[in-house]
Amino acid sequence: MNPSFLTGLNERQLEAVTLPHQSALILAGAGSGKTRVLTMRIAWLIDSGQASPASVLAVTFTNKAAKEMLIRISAMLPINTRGMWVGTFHGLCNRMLRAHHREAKLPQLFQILDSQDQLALIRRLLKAANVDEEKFPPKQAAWYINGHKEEGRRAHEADEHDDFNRRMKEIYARYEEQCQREGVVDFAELLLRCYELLAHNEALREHYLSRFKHILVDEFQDTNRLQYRWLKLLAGKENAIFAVGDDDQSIYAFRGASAANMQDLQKDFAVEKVIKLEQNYRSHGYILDAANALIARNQRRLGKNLWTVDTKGELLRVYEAATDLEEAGFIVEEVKSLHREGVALADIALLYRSNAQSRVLEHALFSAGLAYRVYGGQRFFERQEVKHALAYLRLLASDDDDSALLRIINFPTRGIGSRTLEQIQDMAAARNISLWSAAKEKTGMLQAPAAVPGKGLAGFIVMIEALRVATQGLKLPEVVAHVIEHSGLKTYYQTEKEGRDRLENLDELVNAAAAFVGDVQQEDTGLATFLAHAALEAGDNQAQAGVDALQLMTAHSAKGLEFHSVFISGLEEGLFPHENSMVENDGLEEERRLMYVALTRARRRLYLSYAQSRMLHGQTRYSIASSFFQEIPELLMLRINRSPAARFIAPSTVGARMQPESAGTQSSSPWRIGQNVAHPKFGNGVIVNAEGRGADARVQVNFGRDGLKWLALEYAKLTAA
DNA sequence: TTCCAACTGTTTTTT
DNA sequence: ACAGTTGGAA
Repeated sequence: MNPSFLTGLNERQLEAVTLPHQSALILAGAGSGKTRVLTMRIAWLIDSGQASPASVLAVTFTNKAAKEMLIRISAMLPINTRGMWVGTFHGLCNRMLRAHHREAKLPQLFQILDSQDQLALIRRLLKAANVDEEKFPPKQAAWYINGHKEEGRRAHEADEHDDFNRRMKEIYARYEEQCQREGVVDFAELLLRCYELLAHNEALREHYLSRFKHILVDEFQDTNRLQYRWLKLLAGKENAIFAVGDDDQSIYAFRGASAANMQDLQKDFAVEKVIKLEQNYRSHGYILDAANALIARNQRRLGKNLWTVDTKGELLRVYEAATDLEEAGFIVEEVKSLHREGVALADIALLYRSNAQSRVLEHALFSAGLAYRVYGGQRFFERQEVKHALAYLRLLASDDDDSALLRIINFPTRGIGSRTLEQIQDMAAARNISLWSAAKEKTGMLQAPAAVPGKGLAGFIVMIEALRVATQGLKLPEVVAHVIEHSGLKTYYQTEKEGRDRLENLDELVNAAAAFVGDVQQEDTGLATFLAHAALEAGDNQAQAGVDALQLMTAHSAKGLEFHSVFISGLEEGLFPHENSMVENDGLEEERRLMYVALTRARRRLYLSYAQSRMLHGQTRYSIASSFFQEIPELLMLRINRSPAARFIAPSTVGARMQPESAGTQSSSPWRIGQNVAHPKFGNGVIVNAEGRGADARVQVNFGRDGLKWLALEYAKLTAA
């Protein structure tokens, strides 16, 4: 009696979807229908009467994935998805903490700090405590704090085996204290606080244990240790975890993701059978062959091989360019020809390892008049003008929010200088009160000097209180509009010459509030909920959707997407795989997984390109081809290089221009910058720098995986390669 | 308060 | 190369 929506599943998929009530691990390869299986599992559980919508909890990493899941479920089942808990880890934890804020020892309207806010708060604490920011950089403190929280460790549980750690621990403790005083939580805190809430409150745990019989997790390989512990707590002994993931696509170890959770899940939940989804519905055969061969080099794998019933398709096209400029030129020409053949621009992706690489590509595309869209960069709710407006709203929602107050107390400027600020900060610190209270007290003591009305500390306080009164009883979008208008933000950006875009964004914020209120999924449309929404869902960062434009993004952001044609550019040793990854544990394996993700984005055509020289950080760098080229069978690749003559001339010209001072070295010896060389011990490399002459002449060679080496020409047994 | 010069740190990113 | 930040002078 399989419902009609199950037709069209392959055997493995069907097995996964209709598994009996038990914990399971679905190893779902790229393009194997992972999201389909996950959503159908939910639909099947409900449709077959095994589960009520309220007993389902589904977790994803991004809001986009959560929305997608809800849409697909609604399409299959005529049910109200409101009772279902589908969301991101952070979103679900937020929901739980709001519902039980008292038990979690949080104010009802607790605010959420994004990473910017968190860093600002840490900076503030370091300054107040007179900590040397050189020795204890705020970024490192943030990393330390978040790392500890993700390990489930509070400040009092932190190590103090050396001076550095003792100091960090102290900062962590102060930070915890300050957050609690202000009633704010950072992203990691959402998870940890929720975890502790469930761990320490048995009645509550029992409540949720008896409710969520079915826990489903998307992208399980991306979970961190704390998220796994949270899941474990929610599952208890009776409930089933249905985890879908792909260890080969684990590319977020650097932010705490632990693919080891896949092994732990099998152990902790006695998972008997791991179901592998290996049939790929996306790519042609050669593309999969290349991806399979590459990823097979990794040692730590659960093991998986993608296959397709589709044709072998086209070989991978490999292009070696002399310079990054030339590489970009090649890509532009190929894109044009693909477009002429009828491939939509939006169905073509240009992938690269790091964001800095997009510039030269953008330049070439712009000159060629090709429409393109760059992913990444600043998101809507992270823009300064939007954050300013949100800070006003935050202060209206809660007096205690020092972070919000500091952001806007003198913006737009109203004559509150650093001295005044220091005074109220000292007063607040000494008496452990909020800056708002301190400010009020100070102006009270000074009898509100008859200065320019609306200026100074008193002016600020009067204004905030006026805003509070005026927005009483208004609807959310009206509140937002009123605050933008009467805080002085609007006037400020109207007079700024670069303020037009910012004004538009402020208008957009009012629209966002209206959309939020109009969203049927949203039960509570109060100010605090909107602020949480803004923090948890930073918003899209790209405008003009729907236009047919080429897609530019990093390999990381391409995960989960697919395109007719994909260009992977900058495939140079040191860039991709990135040199920094070599010092990390299993760094190369993670780079290889990233390359695997990039390869498997392509449905039909795949281009791999690299440049012998490239501008990076303001200097020309010379590199050899990525070692990944040696890991893909040569038979799968079609080399489409331009004429050898051009290849010979280009690098030496560039080298001579960039390094005029070493011209002597160059003319008197057979070596030149950009030259490919071979060394008996280090293998192939490229000369990237030179100094000295005669017997003192030394050259710096980039050996790729072995790094940069200075070699004395007199002794080193270098040969031209 | 505002402006400009000097200085810094540049892998990947979601919440 | 370049963007973002900081410090000092006006």
